[in-house]
Amino acid sequence: MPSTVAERLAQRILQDHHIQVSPPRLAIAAYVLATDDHPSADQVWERVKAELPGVSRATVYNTLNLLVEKSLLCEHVLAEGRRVYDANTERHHHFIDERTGRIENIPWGQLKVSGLEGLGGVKVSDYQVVVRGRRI
Amino acid sequence: MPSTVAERLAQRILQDHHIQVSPPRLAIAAYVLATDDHPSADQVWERVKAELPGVSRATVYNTLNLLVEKSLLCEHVLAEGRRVYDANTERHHHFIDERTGRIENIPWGQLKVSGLEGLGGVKVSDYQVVVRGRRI
DNA sequence: ATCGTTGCAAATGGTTTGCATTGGC
DNA sequence: GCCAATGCAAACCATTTGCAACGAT
Repeated sequence: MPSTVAERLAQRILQDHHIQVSPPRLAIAAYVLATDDHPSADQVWERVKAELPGVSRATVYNTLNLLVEKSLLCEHVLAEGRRVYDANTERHHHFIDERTGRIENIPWGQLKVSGLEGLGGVKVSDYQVVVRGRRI
Repeated sequence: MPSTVAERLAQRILQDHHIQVSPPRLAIAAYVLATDDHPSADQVWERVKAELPGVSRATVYNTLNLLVEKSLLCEHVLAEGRRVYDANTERHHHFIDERTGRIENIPWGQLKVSGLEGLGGVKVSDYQVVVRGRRI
C-alpha cells in the first residue's frame, strides 16, 4: 500500500479537521488539496477514478462539498457554469486564459485595487480582480 | 395598443440591429435593455409572462442569446451558477450584495487596478473587480 | 410560398438526493 | 450494533434543441 506524500498529508489534514478518513476521501483530498489546477468536480472524478476505479460521482461531489464546508477548499464560479475548486484558501486574484480556459491564481500582493473606500454605503467583505487574456 | 417608452426604444434598437421584431422579442428587450437589475433568464421570463402570458421559456432563452450575440447585452457568471444579463455593455466592475444576492454595477472609473503590467507572459484583454459585501 | 419565429416537449449536462448496502468504531 | 460513508439510480434545475405549427413579408 504505497502511500504518497500527498496522501499522507491529506490524511493528516482530514484528521485534523475531524473528517473521517476513507479511501475515496483520501484519494480526492490528496489530489485536490495538492494541485494548482482549478479542477471541476468532474475533472476530480476522472482523476480519482484512475486510482480508485470504483468511486461514484456522487461521492466525489459530496466530498468536495464537505471540504468546502470545512473551509479546506474554495469554490469559484468564474466562467460559464464552471464550478471550480481551489485549494488556495488565502485571498488571491484570478487569471483566466481565454484560449484554454485554464484558471490561474494571481498572488494577492501582485495587484492593488484603489477606490474601494469611495464606494458609498457598502461594507466590503471581500473583493478580487478577475483578469482575462492569453498567455504568450 | 399602449406602447411604453421602453417598448418604443426597444423596437428602435432591434430594428437598428436588423433583428426582426415580434411581440415576445419586444417585451423581452423592453425589459432587459432598460433595467438596472441583473436578471437571470428565468427572472426575465417571469417578468415577461406578466405582460405576455403565452411566452415560452425557450423563446426567452433564445432571445437573450440573440441579444448577447448582437452585443446588445452582456452575460456574466458571477456567483452560484447564476447566469445573469446586463444591459450595460461598457466596461464596469461589479458589487454583489451578500445578503440579497443583488448585483450592482460599479462605474469603471471608480476603481483602479494597478500591477497588471507586472503580470509576466500574459496579454490582458479584459479585467474587472468583483466586490462582495453588504449595503448599509 | 418561403423563411424566420414560436411553443411545446424532450434532451442535455451538471449537481443533488434517496435508499439500501457496507464498513469502522 | 450503530452511525457514517458509499454506490447506484433517480430526481433536479437551468439551459438547449428538435420539430411541427404559425405569421410576416
